[in-house]
Amino acid sequence: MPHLKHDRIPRATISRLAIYVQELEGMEQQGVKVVSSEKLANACGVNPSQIRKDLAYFGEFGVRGVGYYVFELKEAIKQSLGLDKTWNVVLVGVGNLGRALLRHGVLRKRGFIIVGAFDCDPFKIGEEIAGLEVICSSKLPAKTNELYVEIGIITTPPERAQRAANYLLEAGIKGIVNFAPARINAPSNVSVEYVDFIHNLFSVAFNITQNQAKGLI
Amino acid sequence: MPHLKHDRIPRATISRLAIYVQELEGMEQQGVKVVSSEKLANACGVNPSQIRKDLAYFGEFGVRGVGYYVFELKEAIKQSLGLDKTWNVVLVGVGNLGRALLRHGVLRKRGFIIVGAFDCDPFKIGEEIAGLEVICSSKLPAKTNELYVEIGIITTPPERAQRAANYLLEAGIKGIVNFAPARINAPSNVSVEYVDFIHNLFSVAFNITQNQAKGLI
DNA sequence: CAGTGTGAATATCTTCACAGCA
DNA sequence: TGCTGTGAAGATATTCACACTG
Repeated sequence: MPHLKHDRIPRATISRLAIYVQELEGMEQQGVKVVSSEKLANACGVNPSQIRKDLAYFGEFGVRGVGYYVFELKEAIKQSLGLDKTWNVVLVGVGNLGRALLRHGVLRKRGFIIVGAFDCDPFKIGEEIAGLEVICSSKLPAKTNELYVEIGIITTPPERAQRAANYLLEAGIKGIVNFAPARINAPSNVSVEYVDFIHNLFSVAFNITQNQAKGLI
Repeated sequence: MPHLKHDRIPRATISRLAIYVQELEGMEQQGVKVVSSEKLANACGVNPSQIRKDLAYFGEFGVRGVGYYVFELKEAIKQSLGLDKTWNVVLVGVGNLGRALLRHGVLRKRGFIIVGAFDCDPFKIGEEIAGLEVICSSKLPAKTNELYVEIGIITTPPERAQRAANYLLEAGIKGIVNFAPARINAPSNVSVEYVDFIHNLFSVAFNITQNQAKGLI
């Protein structure tokens, strides 16, 4: 566990760190060894001081007059984010989106290993997807205790999201990523993140409408 | 086009409006006719004045002493967001995620109709998914001119995201939702939104690590 | 001297508190 | 009376500007 210089880290910083890691990995692949906050900022579409400030929450990683060593910085950020380990994940709701996530190699590549897939539909139970057998949701708490699972992903329809969450909470899960378009209730020591890309389509639609109104197009 | 009382609307407001619409639709289905900012705030997990302030950017929709009429408010927000019409969308990159989006009914239900699917992989070209034939990406600009398309979705691997974006820009698209984990360059009059749920998993991982360090778990 | 690390200044967002209207 | 709409206050987040160091 890295010691934090400040104890409250802005939410926004966390999501930017994820972008920095992404770009740093790209640079690493291209053989870039050192990067300045300005270059990294350009790649990430943010302000250079933003990057320096974000990094300052976790320590001093740079070398004055030089910049940051790409590999070292990437590793340091990953450690700060808790990505220097792999996380076991279970998924509830094997619809189109759930299937895509199960098959999507990216999760595993990023250190999130899906070790269980659950659904309440009898037609789906027993089906095998990406090497995992779909199990009845009601068995989730029992099954999850066998594995060491800390994170749950919800990809059910909205009306079943809370029930899925309850199973996950019963299983003692510590964090939830909810793809269902519905708020869920969870105790405050369980971290809940919402993913809903419809919001992004809404934003784009709004921006287009605005641009048109301004006569930019 | 609704006239805006203030000309600059915070980004954060836009993404909350999407949540309000979601909850209002839920309430409508349950037969709720009127809602106060406090009740809606509880459902959305935000502060009541936040809601009143957000709505004030677009006009006065409430009735003092009563609240908001659910249907009217929902319609007013949708109009403000430019969702009082349907949007034609094309998708580039028919991998796991692209397929899930093509099959996912939610997009259509929300007014975003995918009218074209493109990929550069010869093995995928010609395949039919959800009633759409996969077409070679290089034909995108020509094909798109036939249809009336304003929004493009990118679901390619990161290294092909910029090329996909270039095709979309060439086709005169006005907004892009990019699911590939890579920044893309586009002129400033084209609205670009990034979707990357790995970020949300990172956040959850970080929060769990933090909570454990604090001894909350 | 180039580029970090950081306090101070600015900008943005959220919440409070209450006047004013149905 | 109850709840909206909103200016003012407070909290956060971003950017600037520069001292400082390898």
